Amino acid sequence: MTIEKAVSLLRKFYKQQKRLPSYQEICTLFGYSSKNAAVYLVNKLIEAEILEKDDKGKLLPKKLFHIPHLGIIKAGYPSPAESSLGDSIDFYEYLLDIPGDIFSLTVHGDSMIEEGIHDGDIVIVAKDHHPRNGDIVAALVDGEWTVKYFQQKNNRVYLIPANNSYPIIEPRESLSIGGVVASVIRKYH
Amino acid sequence: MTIEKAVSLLRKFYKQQKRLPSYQEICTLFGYSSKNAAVYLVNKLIEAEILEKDDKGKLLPKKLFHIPHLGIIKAGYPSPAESSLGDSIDFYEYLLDIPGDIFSLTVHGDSMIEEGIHDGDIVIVAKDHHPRNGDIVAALVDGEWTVKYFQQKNNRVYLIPANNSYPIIEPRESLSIGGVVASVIRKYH
DNA sequence: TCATATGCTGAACAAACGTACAATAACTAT
DNA sequence: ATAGTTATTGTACGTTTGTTCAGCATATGA
Repeated sequence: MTIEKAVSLLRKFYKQQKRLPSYQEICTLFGYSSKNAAVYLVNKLIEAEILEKDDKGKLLPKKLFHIPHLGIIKAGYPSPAESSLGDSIDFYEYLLDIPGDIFSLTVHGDSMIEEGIHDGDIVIVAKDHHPRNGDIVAALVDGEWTVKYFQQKNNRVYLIPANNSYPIIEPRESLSIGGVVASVIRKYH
Repeated sequence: MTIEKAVSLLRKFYKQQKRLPSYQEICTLFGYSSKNAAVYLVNKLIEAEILEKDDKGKLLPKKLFHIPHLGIIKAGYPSPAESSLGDSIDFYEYLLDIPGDIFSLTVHGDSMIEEGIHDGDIVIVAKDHHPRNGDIVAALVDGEWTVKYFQQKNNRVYLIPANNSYPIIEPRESLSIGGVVASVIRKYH
């Protein structure tokens, strides 16, 4: 049983069950007939930093789902993927480490295209009703939702698109800030 | 103990421990002195679809980390957040449901800006060495990494930027396709 | 060829775990 | 006021869990 195969099986189990298997379940999963074989394997995985044990001795994933981050590349001209090789990122933590309540929206249209928010992108919004100038906000203007830059001047609020062909919005009746856009997620295919 | 507070405490525990607490740990966590109080609470959470039990009776998160998806909004002009309210997304599944090996890169520069890939964005790349025309690829050109559109014509490969001020790259010596960009992730602040 | 490390089997055990049942306190609705 | 539901306590029990020890077969290296 190689580490690679073990990682693959553990990922599969974790994705289905949303938890790590017990030693007994590892036996079933890996075809062992002795629990101690599982203990042996787990120790190797702990050494490899795939798994770890918490203070109570319970098993938990360490880098099981980390994605190797190959570094920074210039999209302008080719450049060496700057160092930091061997690093890895837990995207769940990376993305959702946002304080407070969050919700998401799918964006349609191209009014924020110069900000790199395209049709079909999902934005993650942190509920925060006191945005600062320049923040990208999800706002409820006159009863309808929109995503725009937030700008406050002389006690008046302007919602500014990132696309010249759209007008700046000045809320007439009511304005409710849903929150500040914390992340943008795009998926291809 | 309200459901909201329970969810918040469970999320905190799960983030730290990467697993759900046992009934005993729920007692400590919620200040109960009887395990049965924990059972009671858990049953409510199962009814609310926050948690669920698998076929073996083990507790696992169902919608504990789902982010409410408020629907589709027009970024052009304000429009009603089209239905689908009450829906929710598991972003871990959403993002990383990519077959095969993946790795990530941080992009510098603005050569893909018209594709909405900005300086500082992270791209998730699926290792796939046979991209189709139009795919965004991470490629190793003459020993250095770059992110560009992939275009193959008459047996020649072109790497095309999404920015007019940059030239089309024709690999001279060698070209190695690292993979196809599957997602783009941006984080503000 | 012999010693050692590696990978696994099998069994034993205390602690922790989930489940169940009976009882009580607090809140709601009528 | 009273009946019923909701929220919690306390206890008991069989099962599963992680751990440990002894042993054996197969590779590995000197």
